[in-house]
Amino acid sequence: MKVTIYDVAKKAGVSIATVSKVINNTGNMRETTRKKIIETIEEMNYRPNQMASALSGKGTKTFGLLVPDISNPFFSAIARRIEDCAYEQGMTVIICSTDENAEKEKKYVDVLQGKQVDGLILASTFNDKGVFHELIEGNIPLVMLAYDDSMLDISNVSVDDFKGGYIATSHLVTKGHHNIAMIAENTQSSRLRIFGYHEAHAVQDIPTNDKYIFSTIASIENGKKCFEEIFQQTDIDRPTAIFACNDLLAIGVIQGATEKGIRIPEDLAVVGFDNTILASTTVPGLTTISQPINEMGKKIVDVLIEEIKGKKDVKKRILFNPELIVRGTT
Amino acid sequence: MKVTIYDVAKKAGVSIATVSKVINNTGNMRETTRKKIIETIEEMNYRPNQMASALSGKGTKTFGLLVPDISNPFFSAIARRIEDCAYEQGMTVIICSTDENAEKEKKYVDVLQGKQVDGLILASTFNDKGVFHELIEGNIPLVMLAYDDSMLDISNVSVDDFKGGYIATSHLVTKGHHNIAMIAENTQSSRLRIFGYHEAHAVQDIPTNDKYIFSTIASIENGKKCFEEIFQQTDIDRPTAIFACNDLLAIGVIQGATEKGIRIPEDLAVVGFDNTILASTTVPGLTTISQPINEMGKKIVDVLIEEIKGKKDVKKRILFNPELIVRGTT
DNA sequence: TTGAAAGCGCTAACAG
DNA sequence: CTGTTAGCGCTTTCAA
Repeated sequence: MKVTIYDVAKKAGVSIATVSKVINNTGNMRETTRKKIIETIEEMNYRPNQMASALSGKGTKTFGLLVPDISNPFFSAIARRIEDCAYEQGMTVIICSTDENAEKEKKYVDVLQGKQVDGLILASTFNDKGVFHELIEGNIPLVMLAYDDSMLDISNVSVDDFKGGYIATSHLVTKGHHNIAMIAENTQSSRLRIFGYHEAHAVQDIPTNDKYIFSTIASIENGKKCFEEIFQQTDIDRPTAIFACNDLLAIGVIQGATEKGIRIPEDLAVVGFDNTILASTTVPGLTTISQPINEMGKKIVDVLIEEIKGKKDVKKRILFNPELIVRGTT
Repeated sequence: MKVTIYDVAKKAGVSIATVSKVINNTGNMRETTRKKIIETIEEMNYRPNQMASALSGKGTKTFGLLVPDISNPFFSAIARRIEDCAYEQGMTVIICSTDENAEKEKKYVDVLQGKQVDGLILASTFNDKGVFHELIEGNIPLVMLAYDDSMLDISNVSVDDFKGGYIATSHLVTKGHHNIAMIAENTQSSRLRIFGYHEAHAVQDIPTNDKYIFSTIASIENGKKCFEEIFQQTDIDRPTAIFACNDLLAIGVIQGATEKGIRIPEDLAVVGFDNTILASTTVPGLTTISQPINEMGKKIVDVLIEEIKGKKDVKKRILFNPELIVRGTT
């Protein structure tokens, strides 16, 4: 049988209250009893049951982290950072991959609430806003990653997507490209990056055409497919550059182009987004926009912990600076 | 305030016992009361507190997954698969990155036990065997990934590392390489892969020299460093091929070699292990050994669930077949 | 078919 | 300084 606080108390010849006090480092007591209890705990290899302590008011010391896909290098990198920061605070992370699928999003949020997580980090899209409102009403501490929607009163940490889209596109424009295709996702970040794309054209008086903007879901496979689609278009001039809204898609483009004998960057320039590990291992290296993953991950858990501590009213919206990393594809 | 089973019971005009029965789909009752209760649950948006149900005997419906590093593509890929399979069983996964660090391993295992996880999946090395014994004594259902130690009476799912090392090395030998360096890790899998490396030499009557075997920790950076070290050795002939025990290290080697103007595969052949997403995005593509990640992930949770259900005695040891994926680096 | 009540292991007043 | 006790929200036997 599992050893409980009663077993420890009995063996140490004290009451459970006293044991509880040493576990939680609260209250005062004779140094000898404290020592005695600590010894007994070690001896019996006692480990407090967190369920019980959670039930009686303490938190669960666990976060929920919803991401589209933990096997996407960007999300696994930031998850790692979040996990580390949480670990330092004695917290643990339940990771949930949603595939941006509304049903899974809802299900996971429900399950996580049932598990009484102390806070939620949402990096999935939630096109169904209903879930947010439920969460807000439920008063669950939460912070969004990469989803800066000013309509929602939720703390948010993200990279400045508008600026990211802008500098990626400007870089291409500066290199002389006027027919730039963009591969986006159906997410808020992508929408902002698209605005940046337009803005970069606008400041140079270059017209844009929505036919150059494509949409898909993040994966190398889809990037490749999308590339093929782009090069089959007959109603637009063939683009000389492609701005993909993440590295996975950019790499799909590179693979598709390579298969067709299109040279990169000579015949086609490519820019990605995220600066994942993949961007540095392709040849040529992928020009991309980097997000300060470590800073962002840290900030996310800091903000979440503030929320948990009850500074409920000061919803924060924090923007990090994206940075252009020039490599071989441009 | 959170709505509890009492609130539901009161509003539905029944006792909590009855509500509990409909939640858990146990016992019988008049169809009308069941319907009434279900309605009330929906109306009040009631979500059972899992802590309470865990406390009173039901499991926590959560697994712990210890990996060296979730941002390593191999582990994030298998974690994704494990998460999906767990999801299908209504379970959730707490992911912990240990960096193969004994202290973190111990700490995480303790925390996870405190959280009363229903089972543990261990993909970290645990050079300190003490933790295992504690776990075994604690009678925690557990299965190891990629750590087939016949000394330990623990269920295990892994790829046949010996065979993997063997076919990787044989491939190189067949290509005419006689001076093959190996970069390993200080893990059980690596040790088995080293045996395979020796065996592949032995069957061809090619002598081996332990000076060709290097050891480090998985990362691109370390792969590069290790490569540089290898090429500074003066007491051995310079190797014409390197077998790295995972893709990260292999890519480090490629990067190091490229920087030094060493051509791949002409001057140096490279083989990796894992067939991660990285192996297909480098140029030239990385020849590597693939592990059937999807099958393995599925098997792991199947076995774990069996353990949980109490088939405690039939510890399983399951080996999957590795496969050589030939790409451009050999 | 339904409900009362005794836990599950711990925390936090409150009392001594 | 230490112990008693009433919950926390749910499950489960046992009666009714």
